[in-house]
Amino acid sequence: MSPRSGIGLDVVVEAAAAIADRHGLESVTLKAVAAELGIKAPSLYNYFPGVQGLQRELTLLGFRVLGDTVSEACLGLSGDDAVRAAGDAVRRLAADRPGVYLASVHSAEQTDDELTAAGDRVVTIFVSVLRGYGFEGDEAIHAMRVIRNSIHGFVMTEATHYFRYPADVDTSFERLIDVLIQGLNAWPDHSGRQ
Amino acid sequence: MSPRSGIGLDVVVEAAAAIADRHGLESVTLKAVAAELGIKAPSLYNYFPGVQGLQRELTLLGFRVLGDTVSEACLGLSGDDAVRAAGDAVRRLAADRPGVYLASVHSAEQTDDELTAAGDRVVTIFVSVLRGYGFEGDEAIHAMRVIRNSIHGFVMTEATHYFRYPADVDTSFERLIDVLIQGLNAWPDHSGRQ
DNA sequence: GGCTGAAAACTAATGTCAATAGACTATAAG
DNA sequence: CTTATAGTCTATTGACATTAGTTTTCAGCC
Repeated sequence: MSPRSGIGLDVVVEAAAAIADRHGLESVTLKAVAAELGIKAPSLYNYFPGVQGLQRELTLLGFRVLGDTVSEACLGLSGDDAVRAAGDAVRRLAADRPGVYLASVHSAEQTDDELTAAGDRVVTIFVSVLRGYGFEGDEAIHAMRVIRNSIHGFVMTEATHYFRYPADVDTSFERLIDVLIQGLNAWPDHSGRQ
Repeated sequence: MSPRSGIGLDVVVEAAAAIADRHGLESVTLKAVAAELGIKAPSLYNYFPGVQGLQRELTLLGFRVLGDTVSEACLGLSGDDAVRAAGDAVRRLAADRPGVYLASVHSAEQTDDELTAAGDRVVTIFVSVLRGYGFEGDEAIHAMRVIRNSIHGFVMTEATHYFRYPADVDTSFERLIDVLIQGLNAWPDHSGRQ
């Protein structure tokens, strides 16, 4: 197909993701990524248009991995079990691959079809996790936003700050999931429950 | 007091915060801040030791403003009313001053006494908001973490991503607060309730 | 009122990174 | 074997952070 068949976009992005996981997103420079691959920085412009393009690829990877992680963790589960599994999966992902997880947030302004589709897939997966609760119409979106962003906020803080208080973080997370499950089972707007 | 009485650290930090609010945290460069003040970049080293020092000052401002905002919003309130007021206050702050709000998160590695104290103050304020629920010991910390980070995750997403779905974001936030209040009133670990 | 010293500004120079332009090279396809 | 091209390189420019060294301004004191 290609003369001098190159490294491959996925290899480049994986190298960037590895740097992000090890040293933080701010350490993902073109120079560092190129060095990781044994080439020089300008060569990377063959794979994406500059550092913004790389960030976009990382965001796509983040969405992909997040979606895969949650959907696999929830296979064969429904209702409270599914929510619990999803929460644990997200938290574990953020611990194992903090760079990849944070990359799915970091970007913001840029919007193209592929990025939108990847984001929508994650939304769809989270909505599906909540299928067992029988939400209808917009309530499904509201519930998804509540669950996803609550978990996200906790996990984000854990990934960046690290909680500094003596109280056990695992227990705090359990409490969060318990509160969310309680909320789903007694959803504030009762029109959404069958 | 000072010969050639300068601009003042607070003025410099406010200028940086204004840029962060208008154009995003990534636009806060020494060059941009200096230009905003009508001086040249190296002059800023008289106020803090480089760009990391400026980020630290912004984080401190973020903690201060967040603490003030929440504590003022909750004056004279307790229980569910206080939680609702705190949530609205955080969300409004993130909408009005996104740069300042995000600055309170952005930093991570650096830890000094002043930074720790400012962070602890915010924690204390959030714990105090929940005083009415009668949590004891670590449960107060768990509850604080659940409430604060749930709200933070939602507000963060709103400040960066902007929710892209038709469902009304105000309603989603109401649902979040409703779920949290429900959870506080039926706290999962019953040992914490009187 | 004129020194003096320090704070606060400046200019100049260096280093890192992103980005562009243009040359070189290896290889797949004919 | 030829050729087109993807993939790499070197060289250069520009933005930013940083350091060094210089100049300016002003409060306090003689």
